Amino acid sequence: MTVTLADVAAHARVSPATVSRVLNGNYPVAAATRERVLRAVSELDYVVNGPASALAAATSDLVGILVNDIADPFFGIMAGAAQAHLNAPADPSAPVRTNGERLAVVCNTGGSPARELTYLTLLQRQRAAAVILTGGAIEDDEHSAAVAAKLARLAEAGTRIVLCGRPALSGPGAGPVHATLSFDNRAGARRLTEHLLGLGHTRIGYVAGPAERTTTRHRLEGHRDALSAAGVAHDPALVLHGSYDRASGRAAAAQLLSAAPDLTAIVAANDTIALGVCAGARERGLRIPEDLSVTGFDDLPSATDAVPALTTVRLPLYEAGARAGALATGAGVPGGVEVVPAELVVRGSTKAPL
Amino acid sequence: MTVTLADVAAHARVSPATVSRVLNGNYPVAAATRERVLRAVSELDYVVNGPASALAAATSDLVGILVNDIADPFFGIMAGAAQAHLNAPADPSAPVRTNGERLAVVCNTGGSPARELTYLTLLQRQRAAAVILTGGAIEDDEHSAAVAAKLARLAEAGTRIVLCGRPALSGPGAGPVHATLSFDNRAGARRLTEHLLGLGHTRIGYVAGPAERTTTRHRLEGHRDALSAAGVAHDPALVLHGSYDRASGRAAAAQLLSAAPDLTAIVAANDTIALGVCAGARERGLRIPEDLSVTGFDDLPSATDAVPALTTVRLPLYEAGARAGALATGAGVPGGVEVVPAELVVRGSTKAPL
DNA sequence: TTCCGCGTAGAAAGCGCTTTCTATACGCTG
DNA sequence: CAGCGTATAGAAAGCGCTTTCTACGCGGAA
Repeated sequence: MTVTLADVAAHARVSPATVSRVLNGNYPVAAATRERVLRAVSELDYVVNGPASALAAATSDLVGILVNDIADPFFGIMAGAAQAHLNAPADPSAPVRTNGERLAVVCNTGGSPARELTYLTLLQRQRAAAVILTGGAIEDDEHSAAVAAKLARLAEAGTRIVLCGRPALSGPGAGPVHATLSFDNRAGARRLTEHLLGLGHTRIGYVAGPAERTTTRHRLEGHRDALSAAGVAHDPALVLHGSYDRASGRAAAAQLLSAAPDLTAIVAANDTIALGVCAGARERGLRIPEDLSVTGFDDLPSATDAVPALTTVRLPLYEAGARAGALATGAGVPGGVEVVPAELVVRGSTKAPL
Repeated sequence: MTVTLADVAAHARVSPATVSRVLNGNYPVAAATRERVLRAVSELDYVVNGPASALAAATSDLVGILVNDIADPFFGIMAGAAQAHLNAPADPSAPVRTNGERLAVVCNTGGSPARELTYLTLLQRQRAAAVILTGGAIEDDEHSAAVAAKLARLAEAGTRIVLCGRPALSGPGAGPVHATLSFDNRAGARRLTEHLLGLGHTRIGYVAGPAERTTTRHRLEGHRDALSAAGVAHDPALVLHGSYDRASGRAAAAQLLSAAPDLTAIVAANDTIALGVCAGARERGLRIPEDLSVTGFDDLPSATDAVPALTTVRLPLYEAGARAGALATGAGVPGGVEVVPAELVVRGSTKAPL
């Protein structure tokens, strides 16, 4: 039925061991022999049996990328970049690169703690080579402990763990993590609000993400830090929590603007929410930025092209994803934590209040 | 080191065969024995070794979802839906559902033919249970033949093939395909242009996607069909090809509007391009829809929330993805082709020309 | 010439699981 | 009570690959 390594060996008149060695290139094989084997491989159109290989070698070429929402470009960009950089760069000198190729798999948790654990188990079952966890973590002691335990078991079995856009684990949980790319959400958020304060805004609304996410908390803290540093009283009534989507921003804008019509600016927890806020504000007849300044976060492609273009905080998502891919294949020092900078980008959606 | 099935068997004082049977539930096991085994499983925190299981059973629980661009919500929505519907519905009666859970993996081809084939090989290597190919296919005889050959080999090895948003394969290549969900791009595009013609537009620009994609071609054909049915001459100079992104739409709008300032409407090949077209038109001082009508395609979330909301064609992406997930697990009749309807949605971005 | 070392290839023992085939112990029927 | 079907559990043979250990042949050192 399907061609096996033994078939190739028979065809090339060598032993299975030799075929394996040619394919994996980790043992000297005479040039003539290698040539013969490679010819047999292509003549028979042989494809390695992944499970068998994984079983015998006790490792696999699977890399899992966990994302909170696959329909959100924030994750799509990171996942795509990671995936692109996981496949080892093409090496023209090797005619058959069976090794080095990794199967990057994107797993969509939908933000559900249970599914996050389920996927980790599935990856553990597959003896994944690496796991990349992207985006904010859920702040729940029980869940955090469960994840830390899972990661420990994964690491024990040789799976490399990389966090991307998620704060470094501290304490005993940090052990199994190979590398962390943490986004400087706090500093970015602070700069954004400082920009608004500098423009003269003092009545500033805030549309936050889901309450239990680290990303949400850090961005909000940065905002508050800026306010208190400037001596502006923080009004909890001006902060609304919702999900990281457009509809949430639109609804929050409506609510915020009717409760506090004197707002001159609204800070959104990310670009998608910000675009929703813009839509909501326009429905109330407000012009942006003349009547209301709006800011986003992340600098997704849609932020650049919106009208007016969003003042936001640029997070180098592609670069971070690419780096995460590299780290997952072994780059970097074990236990390293790299802070990804968050850069203020001022565009048309902010202006001094009238 | 790691707990194996034999360890569980020893702990439960039964044979490995019995443990396997309890876990897979495909053979009668006495209630008391099952109980003992399950306790041992949880006490030892046992996790099946996927590769070993896949090797012995000659099947795996991996399902590959190939997408052209993971950062595009068009694909993200379908992939997320498919993934959500691939995991068998939770069955409370079974305490340990080791089976039924599938590892849905999203593979990002980036639109590259080579990567499409690479991923198919990787999935073949893993002996994937199913492969879902989403989005338009690339129209190139050589590549089509290569893909068809790969699919044939995959099907031979028991992998189920599902096409989602891609035209049904015809001729000998259709054999291995289990099911096809084809989007009615042509009819949708025709209705859209008919809507514009009905409003009185006759000078209509068209911003198409990449030339070599089936989706691009079908949508453009629908547009032309509507024009010729209405007796409106088709001007090839009004059609521009680009990629399926915002920047492309913006650039195309600029080019189209300076070359043909008398245009009263621009049809974009999808919503993302349409938003770019809107941005480009505004930069030239045009109001939408008063000075220029713009239409999209797909009805992504951003189309609803844009200002003005886009007139577009709704494609039930979530439902299609969900259905593809179900088909990948065996639903539907082999060889079936289901046409996914494309429904015209009229919103604020279109209006009769002044 | 003899012996050792090196380069290369084969033999064979698993990796951890599934599954067929076989064995045992019942509880029936006649 | 003999004989048999049924329900349940174990033994053991692989699944296709990797890898250690072993073997062979040849060139150079002694």
